[in-house]
Amino acid sequence: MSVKSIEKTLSTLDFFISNMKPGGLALKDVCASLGFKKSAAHHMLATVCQKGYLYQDLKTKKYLIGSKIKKMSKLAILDDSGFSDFAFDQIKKVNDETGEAVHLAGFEGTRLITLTMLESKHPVRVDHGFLNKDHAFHATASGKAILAHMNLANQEKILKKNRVKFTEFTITDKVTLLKELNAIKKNGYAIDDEEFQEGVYCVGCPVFNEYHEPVASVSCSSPKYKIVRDKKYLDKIKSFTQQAAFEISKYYKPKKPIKKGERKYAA
Amino acid sequence: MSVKSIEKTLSTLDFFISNMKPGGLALKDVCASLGFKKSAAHHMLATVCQKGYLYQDLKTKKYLIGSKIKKMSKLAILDDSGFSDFAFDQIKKVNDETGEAVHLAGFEGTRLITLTMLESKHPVRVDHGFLNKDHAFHATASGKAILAHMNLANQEKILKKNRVKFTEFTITDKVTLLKELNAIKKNGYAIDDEEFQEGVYCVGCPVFNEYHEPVASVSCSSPKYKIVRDKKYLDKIKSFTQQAAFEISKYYKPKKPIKKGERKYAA
DNA sequence: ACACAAGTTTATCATTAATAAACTTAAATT
DNA sequence: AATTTAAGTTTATTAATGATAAACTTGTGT
Repeated sequence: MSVKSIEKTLSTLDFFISNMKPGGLALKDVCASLGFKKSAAHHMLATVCQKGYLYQDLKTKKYLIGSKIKKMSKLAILDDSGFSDFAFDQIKKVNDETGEAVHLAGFEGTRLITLTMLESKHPVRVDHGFLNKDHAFHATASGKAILAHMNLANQEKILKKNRVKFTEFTITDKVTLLKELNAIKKNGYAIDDEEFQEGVYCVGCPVFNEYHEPVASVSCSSPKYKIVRDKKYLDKIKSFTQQAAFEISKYYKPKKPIKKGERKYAA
Repeated sequence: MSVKSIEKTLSTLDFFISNMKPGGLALKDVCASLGFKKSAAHHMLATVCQKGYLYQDLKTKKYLIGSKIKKMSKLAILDDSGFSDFAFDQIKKVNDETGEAVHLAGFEGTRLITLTMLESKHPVRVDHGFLNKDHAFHATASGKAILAHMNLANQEKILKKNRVKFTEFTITDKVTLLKELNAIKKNGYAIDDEEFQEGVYCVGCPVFNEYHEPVASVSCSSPKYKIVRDKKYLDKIKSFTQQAAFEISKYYKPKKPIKKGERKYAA
């Protein structure tokens, strides 16, 4: 069960974050965009302002991003972006070599999230800005690559959540999915054959941490017709993606500190 | 009127931002600290997770800061920290010369906020980490310094909000406050004589933008006994604070772009 | 000076969020 | 391994709360 007033509030914050305009946003803009009644929206915004997440300009009455949100942005806790930074060069390489869109995905709980992405360089391209993969663990190469290598308990938890049908090819049947995941684990890579977006074909490879747990994945998306036309193209994408995921996994290689008495140089 | 479920939710986010621990926070921690019933808190957190502001670790069940909040930190919209950066050197100077705690305050709507602060260097010091001045426009030197120079409409809007009594010296009567503000406007500086915290005496001076509107203030806090003991000490604090506020105001001096046909150098 | 638009406040009502209690799950103790 | 305890989750119920509409205020543009 979810709490509707909270949903609305957080959707509103989302809206402010991605639609902010120089002078701020007016009550009517919020209502118009999110379909709220103005009195309700007013009550809500008043509360959000009271907590300092937004504030209202005294003169224009428009709403602006408040100090609470600004402060959040300065907190170091939030950042484990070291990983994304480390991974960037590898992602870049796949993008350079294939010219196709490349994604680095991670996850938080049952949610698949995009950490970094590079867009396609081809004129005919898979174009999907910042893909929101929130509920697409089961329907993407990146999601399946991670999922396949998870322990069964976690797999279960994720698959229990709604398996939305995005296209006619999306696998929603649990048994079929589990078989697919087994195959992926064996192969070392996952395929998304128009399961998330029509006409889009992806290859995804898992990134492991030091304990060999899957923590992320690299995926490369291409228009499907290219894959069909030229069998070797898939092999190329596959090998670059695989290589990148392998390299990125090294981020978690234990960086041995030199212990007392330990030999600093090879004997 | 405020919406209670929203208040609770945002208080919870506040709590996560300032009390985050390495492995995340457990449901019971949140309930214990904020006084929530566990079923209610669970529903709330589920919703917040669903929106990606937090997430729950699959194994430990603990809640962690989610990607939505992390993404905020990467958005340029949030930052007009240029001002604080510019002001820092001046604040520093006051801190160096007096050794006392110095604050740079701004405001958002009817809310007074701390932008930057430097702590006292003295052994006996006014120590108040990151002061939350949210409702203290009327009771602080920084607040009154700004308030005094605002137009009457805005003054009115701020004074309409609750004028909390922090100490026995807090001025809560509106008429008295307005007189005080007039005096401040004349003098060019504001005094807080134990009106916010007992034993603490502050001097605050307004920072103006290019249109001579008050946008911030510099304040310097000292234990009151020092002020009482040595009259000259107050003068010293006053002059450094005033000077800093004056210098910081230069941030808003119009940086004239050189227009076509305009003389580049003085004739 | 007027009309219109945007924002605010209020009182009422239906919905919703809080509750308590039952139920899972997992870890700690014997 | 069995039992106990603690933490988290789910459910059905009810009282409280958030949504509503309508009246009101404020301010802007004509």
